[in-house]
Amino acid sequence: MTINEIAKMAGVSRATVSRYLNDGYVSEEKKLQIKKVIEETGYIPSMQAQNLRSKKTNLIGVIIPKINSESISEMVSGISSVLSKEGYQLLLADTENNEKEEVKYLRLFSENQVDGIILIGTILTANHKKLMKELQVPIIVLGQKVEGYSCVYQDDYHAAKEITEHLLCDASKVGYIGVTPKDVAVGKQRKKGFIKALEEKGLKESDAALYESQFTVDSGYEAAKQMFKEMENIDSIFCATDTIALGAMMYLQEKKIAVPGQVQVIGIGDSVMSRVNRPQLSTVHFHLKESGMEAANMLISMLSQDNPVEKQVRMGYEVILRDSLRKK
Amino acid sequence: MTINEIAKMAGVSRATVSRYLNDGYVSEEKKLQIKKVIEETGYIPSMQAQNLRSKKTNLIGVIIPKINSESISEMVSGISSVLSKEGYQLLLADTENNEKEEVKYLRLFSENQVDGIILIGTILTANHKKLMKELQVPIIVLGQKVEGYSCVYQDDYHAAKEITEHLLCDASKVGYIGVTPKDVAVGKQRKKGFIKALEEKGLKESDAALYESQFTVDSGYEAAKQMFKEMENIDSIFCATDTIALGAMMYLQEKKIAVPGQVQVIGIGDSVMSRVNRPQLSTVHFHLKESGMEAANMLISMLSQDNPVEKQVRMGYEVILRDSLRKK
DNA sequence: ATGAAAGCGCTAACAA
DNA sequence: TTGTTAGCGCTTTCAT
Repeated sequence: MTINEIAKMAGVSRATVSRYLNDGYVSEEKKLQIKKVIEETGYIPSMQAQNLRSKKTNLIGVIIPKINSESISEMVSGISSVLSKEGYQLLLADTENNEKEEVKYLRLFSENQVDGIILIGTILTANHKKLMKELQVPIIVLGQKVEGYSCVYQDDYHAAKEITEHLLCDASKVGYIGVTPKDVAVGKQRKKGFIKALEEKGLKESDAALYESQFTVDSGYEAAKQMFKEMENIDSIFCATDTIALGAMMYLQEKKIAVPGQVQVIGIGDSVMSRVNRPQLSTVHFHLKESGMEAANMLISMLSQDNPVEKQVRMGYEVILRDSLRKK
Repeated sequence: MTINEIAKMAGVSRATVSRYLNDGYVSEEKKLQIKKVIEETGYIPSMQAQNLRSKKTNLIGVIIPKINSESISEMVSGISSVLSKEGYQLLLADTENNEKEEVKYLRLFSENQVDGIILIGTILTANHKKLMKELQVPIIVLGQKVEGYSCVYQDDYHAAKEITEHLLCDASKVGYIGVTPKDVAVGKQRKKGFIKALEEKGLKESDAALYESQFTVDSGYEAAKQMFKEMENIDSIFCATDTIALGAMMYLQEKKIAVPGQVQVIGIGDSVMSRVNRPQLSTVHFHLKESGMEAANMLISMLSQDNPVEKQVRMGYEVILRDSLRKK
């Protein structure tokens, strides 16, 4: 079935059928004829031909570091819901934490096929930023604040600061398990918030025992082990993510160190696990699905503008105090 | 940049450039010229034009019920890794557990654009199957065994049976929390395996307290609550998924019912949570990422065959005995 | 309001 | 081995 056959069957030119499909600038009479034929034949226009002709694909490229992560899949879920409602489709690229793949897909997507890109960023190198400047396609960064680009991000700094304040209500020696500062949002900003809370209590960065971990339970476990091997009197631990916190708590449990009695722990992310675990983990809830929706909506609105203005959206958060804290 | 400009710059016809890009049936000399021009200009062929001309898109449609689920994102991760290695791209459709959306995407994908489809199924209605028969596009079902279609699925029956046998080593009154039998894999097969194990111990289905739940922690919690309200002496609970099991354990914890001392619990899925939780949950590990990879590989190999034979792949599993069981 | 015609960028059959 | 030619199915002027 092609537009030509439909045109012939309906007794009109293919231009008229095309108009019927698009602007709709067609007389009622012919509209009816065309409608009938299309319904009878079950005709569906070829996207390939439409794409070639109109230079639009209705495809949005979404680049993510890892799909099997609770927070990322939450964001993707939000993106997906908006996209499908607006008639766009989602082209997914999972880079498996490989920065080079990110650049590759950025290029691949933009050179061709997609109308816009959402990049869920972790580590954005100079390389990334340079490339992003060159792209002709609208792009939105999700999860990181990047100057010069439209983005939707979490208030990592204040979230970390605020939950740390609760931790410091009853702390004498504090441990910190974070991630690489190359990840500006999770590594740098959350640490900054943590330190700031420390300082407002009259403490210094050097008063805390600082450790770095990966984004896994096991790595959190190892970091805690290391911490307790090297330090004494730790009675409070800040973890940059729930996953790390759960790993740390596994270690504490194993060593029969009571939580929160002897050591209190906090995380960030409000994962399902943080609520299921006993004691329940105090954490910060981010609106990840909503962030994804926001990013998708922003992108779609950019698509219909000639000179879209750069926008930076910082999402709110909620501190969630649960049993892993001595004073709630 | 179009193939015409490249041809002109390299002093050859555009057909030669096309050959260079595809079969490579070009003299060394011209190859060099073309290569040079392409590198200088950074030319990338238009996928849209290629798609229209060749009726191939290198796109694989993946239809899933829900992206923010540990098991599903694990499978998608496997699919994605194979696809990107083989030069295909992944068009993702999240139906948000809406069966109508599933049919819509099945149609949308196949009518146009994609070279093949992977459907991660939960509930496959007659409607689905009828439509799938009509599609001209190769399709693989992942996670469910469906007669008449190529599929990759888990051995839900034996997995459930085997772990139940461990549960029955020291059980007097058994509870069962499953999901809707419309989900053949998780609802029906796992229940069948559970019942079979019961029968081999000389028990009947009616000897167990049967409950149904959704796929959430909260729903598992509620089912357990209901169970303990209505029944007495329950000392062992089979849960069709880890998530449900964790929910049930939350209830037990709340009621200060010792696990596994008073009540032992098992799940299926080997989620991260099952290992982090205390006591650690006994469960079954499925090779989900590998299943996704298998499905993607199957599909890709089908794409290059004229008359692909139907294949059904049943994946292996491992029973994982942990602390939630009295006898390991 | 409608149709004719041009052409998006590419591939493939055919001829040379 | 290479070039010529004819479209793939659609949208979009430009006339009418």
